[in-house]
Amino acid sequence: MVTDLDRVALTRLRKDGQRYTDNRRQLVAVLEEADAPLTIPDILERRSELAQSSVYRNLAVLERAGVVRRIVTTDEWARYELAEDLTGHHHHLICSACGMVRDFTVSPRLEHSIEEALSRIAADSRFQLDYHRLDLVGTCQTCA
Amino acid sequence: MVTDLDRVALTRLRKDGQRYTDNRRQLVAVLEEADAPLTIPDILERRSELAQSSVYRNLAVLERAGVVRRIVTTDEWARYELAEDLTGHHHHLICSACGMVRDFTVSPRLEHSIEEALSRIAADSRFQLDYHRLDLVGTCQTCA
DNA sequence: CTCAGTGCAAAGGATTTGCATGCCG
DNA sequence: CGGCATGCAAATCCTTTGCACTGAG
Repeated sequence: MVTDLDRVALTRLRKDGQRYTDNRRQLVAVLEEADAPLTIPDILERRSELAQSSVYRNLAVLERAGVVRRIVTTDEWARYELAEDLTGHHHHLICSACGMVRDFTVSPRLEHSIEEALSRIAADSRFQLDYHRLDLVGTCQTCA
Repeated sequence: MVTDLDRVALTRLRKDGQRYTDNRRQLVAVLEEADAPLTIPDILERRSELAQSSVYRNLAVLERAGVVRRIVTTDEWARYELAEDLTGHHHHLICSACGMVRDFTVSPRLEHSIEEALSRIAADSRFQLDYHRLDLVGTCQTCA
């Protein structure tokens, strides 16, 4: 598993003319361990040996290489997760009170309908579709 | 039209113990004129008589009163639009290159399926659902 | 008079960048 | 050796806040 992920990460970074350094490996590892997108403070907490500036810089590199994805929710922190093709397509449950994010999926049937509709809309608007995001925003049980 | 909107805004602000001042009226007006969510720089450009700090403060007041909605896309600026119950439920086409946002809607049929699925998911997760967002992220014609 | 609203300027806080050093290739 | 990666600290930039002033009720 980890080995596979590492190999993919290495390949994608190489193709982008980038190295797969220890710091970057740590970032991939910490994101894999997590079961939800992480903020930079989250990451620094879990890997205190990493320097903040390197985390920012390396996440940007990993994002450009298509290894991680940066997501914005409703609060002031960006969050990072592994790219969808490494983890599977999913959506986010976002608590607007505490910022908590949890993953969820919808039925393949509904997902297919959505994809189809969005493809049509993108085409009509001459828009090059990268991905869609379907998020559910509300209040989690703890904050309610 | 404008009168109706003003009346609704006034009512909602009153209920929140707030006044509907000239500055706030300007904000509602500028958001109504626009056909897409605006950033604060956008607003200041269109209404140069407004002070930046007042814009931030009043948008926060209008948001709390349920007159406007703050949205985050993928870039560093928050954007504001009129609350959905004033304009109708819609979604956003987001250009990740230039930040451009355009509104779109999907068929009521699909919208209904989505709502239903999300309600079930929220209930299962004991999550209090406020709203969902279905955005399409990609590259616009100009940036492609 | 009182107190919310306003505008200016300064402060906050997440993110970015400059620069000297370390290290992979 | 050469150049990218790193880490510290300083700078950036959107956003928030302090404060004195104004105006509505």
